[in-house]
Amino acid sequence: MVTRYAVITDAAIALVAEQGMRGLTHRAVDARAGLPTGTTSAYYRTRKALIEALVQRLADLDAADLAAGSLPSDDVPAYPPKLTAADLDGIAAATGALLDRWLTDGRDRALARYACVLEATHHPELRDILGHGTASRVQARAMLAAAGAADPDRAGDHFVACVDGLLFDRLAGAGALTAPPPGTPECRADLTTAVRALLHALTTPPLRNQRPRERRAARG
Amino acid sequence: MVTRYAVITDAAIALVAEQGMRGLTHRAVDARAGLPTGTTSAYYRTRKALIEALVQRLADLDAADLAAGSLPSDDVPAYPPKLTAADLDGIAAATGALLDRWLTDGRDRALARYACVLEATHHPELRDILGHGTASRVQARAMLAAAGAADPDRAGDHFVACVDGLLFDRLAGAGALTAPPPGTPECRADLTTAVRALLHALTTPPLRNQRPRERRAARG
DNA sequence: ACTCCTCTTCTACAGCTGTAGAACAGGCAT
DNA sequence: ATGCCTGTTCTACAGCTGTAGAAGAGGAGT
Repeated sequence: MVTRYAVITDAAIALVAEQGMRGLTHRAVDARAGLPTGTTSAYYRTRKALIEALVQRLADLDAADLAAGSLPSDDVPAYPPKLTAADLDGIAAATGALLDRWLTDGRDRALARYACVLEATHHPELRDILGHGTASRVQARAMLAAAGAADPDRAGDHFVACVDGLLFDRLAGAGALTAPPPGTPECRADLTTAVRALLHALTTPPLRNQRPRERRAARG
Repeated sequence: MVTRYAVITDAAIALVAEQGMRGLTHRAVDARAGLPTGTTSAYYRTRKALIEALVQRLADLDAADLAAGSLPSDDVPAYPPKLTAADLDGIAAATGALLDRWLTDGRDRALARYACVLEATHHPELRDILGHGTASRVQARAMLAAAGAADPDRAGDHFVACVDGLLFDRLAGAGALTAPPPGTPECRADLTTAVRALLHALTTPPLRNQRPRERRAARG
């Protein structure tokens, strides 16, 4: 049995994805979920409570996916101590496929998430609930450390920011028009290309402009 | 003299940055701009018209900045036919500094823009007005072509998506907490590092996994 | 049976929002 | 001055939103 909380918050996510935060009202959620008017208002008296529940639901869904390995923030496996270039290519392909799923099956959740992140700008308490990609961030840092990045923490943050940017661009930006349509092999290939470039860049510092000493260190 | 249209739309941008799209109401704009109640409603009868004016104003401001070279989408100069690695580093530094300005002086505009891009998901007509980063996209493609990228069009799109992602992460995401604070040299340096990695990645295809023939071609 | 408790549904209401139109003011041309 | 026109300010009002509380329904325990 699906709890009523889940029904309500899932409807809220769909609503936000379709109409933005402005469409999120108690009555609209009732209608969208097919529940009698007043239900959402009874469960979440204030609008703030409703939004927090929505954000919590997003976090819970991510956690569930992470556990199930189906549509997590990053379902790359635990890393061997040293990642080879071939490993990185594999990770890039997995990430590309993952992004493509966020663009198709996970589209509503992805859109709702971006709306909530933006909302968190003026409502800091949301940020705590969102935990904002903590899991994927930690994982990215670990991966880049295993791949021998010079500054894995910073590089990990750059990586997730750029990957988020790729996703956002396809979801809402101009990429939605110019890039190959989501759900196609071309889309996955294009995303994989981008992620692979990112990974190689973040693990291999540009040699040409390093002074000899640094260059030797980077190679070692 | 500043036209009333500008006063209204600028107030609207500030409002959206502070409170999100939900805060954008005719009366709130009046109050924010210090105009008598009803003014905004007289200038833009419907809310849709108001939003479109807001988006148009964003586009106009960008165009003005582009012309003045002060805070444009990308104020990198016209490129010489062949870009060297040192040129790329210069572009990275300029882009890092530019992003830092978007985080400080241009913060409201950047936040309002992201809100509008998200809004454009359900209101396609906004996308046309936004032109959504067309200028910077074109410029990125030209730059990557000059730098000898294999597929400059796709690489250009990846580049702007990632740079937008870096910006969004600092503005609204977790980067706002973990990264060095905007306006500092550290922030600029960190962003420059990320952009430099991006540029080198997108212009230099990863050699290790290419077959010898491609490798030779890429080098030439 | 009755009571109590939780969950659910319905209704009320004050305040806000979108939109329209009336009233007003100043300047220009006749 | 008179009339007209553009730009401004004020007011009206229907509909929606957030929030609260009353009314109802069913089940568990006595």
